[in-house]
Amino acid sequence: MQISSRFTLAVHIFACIDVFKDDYKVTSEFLAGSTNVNPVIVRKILGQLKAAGLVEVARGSGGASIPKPLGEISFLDIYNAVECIEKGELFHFHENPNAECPVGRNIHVVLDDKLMRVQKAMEAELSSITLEDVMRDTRKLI
Amino acid sequence: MQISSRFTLAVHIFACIDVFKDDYKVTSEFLAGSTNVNPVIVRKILGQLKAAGLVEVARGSGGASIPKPLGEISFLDIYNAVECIEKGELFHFHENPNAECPVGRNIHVVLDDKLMRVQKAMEAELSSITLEDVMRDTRKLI
DNA sequence: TCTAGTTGTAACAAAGATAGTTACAATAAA
DNA sequence: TTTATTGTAACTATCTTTGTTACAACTAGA
Repeated sequence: MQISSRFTLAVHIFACIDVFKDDYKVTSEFLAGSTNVNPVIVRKILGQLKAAGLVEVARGSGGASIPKPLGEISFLDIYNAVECIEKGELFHFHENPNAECPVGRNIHVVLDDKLMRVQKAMEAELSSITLEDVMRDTRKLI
Repeated sequence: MQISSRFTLAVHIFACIDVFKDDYKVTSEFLAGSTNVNPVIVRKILGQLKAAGLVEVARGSGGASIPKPLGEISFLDIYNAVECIEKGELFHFHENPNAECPVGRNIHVVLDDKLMRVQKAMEAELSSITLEDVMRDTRKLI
């Protein structure tokens, strides 16, 4: 299963806010135009980012802004904000292995630390990349 | 989104085959009993593992076996076998960013290498764990 | 050769997630 | 007061996952 496009969408939204902040009011309609997704979807994602303290959204008057330095917002922050993973576990375990089987009884405890290692490796890489990196590369191309 | 339980299920199946190989014919029915999932689901996963050359399944007479050393089957091998990810990409990109927007035009190329770094970090950790590790820990507990 | 047990696969259903859409009350600035 | 915008509800369509029944194809052993 793939990680939902909400993640790339959220990064795109941040990039738009930063690039256009001085020249436009960056509304959900504006962002919908750049991302080519429905403005309601944009507002939902903005709501998740706002709940995580990563953006500010002006109710009524409209427009989104980024309340902290780009270098302090990592991909992991964004991932955690938009990718509402159950109990924070990347791997979905099959629910009821048979406890009367010596394998079924132990499979969970045997795998848990190994799956966590994989998840932590992924999260470590996510946290090593920030919006500052994204904007540096974006401005090079614009 | 979580990684499908097919992955933990597949590892469970391997563990069963290895533990019970000398005492039982390990059929899909047998594996369904230990994992507590439907035998057809087990057969589908066995089919994917077989296609990847990770198990052998005896048609007709029944029973699954592992045709190579446990140390040579990594979590990444199993992941790739059962987690049919579109074009091998972990991240789902939003489809049609607006090419007339300087951000929309460049977001894909800016993000691609960064998302690949995350995916590679995860795959590297997956490939560092083998069924040998799983069976060592399992046998300790049995 | 016949039988019993098993695999491979099709067809379908239920549940959950994703993504899109319309609609509208609440809000804030001009 | 008007206008633009946000936040959210309600609904839909599509896709994926998982479960289920059914059955043809297959193999070993009686």
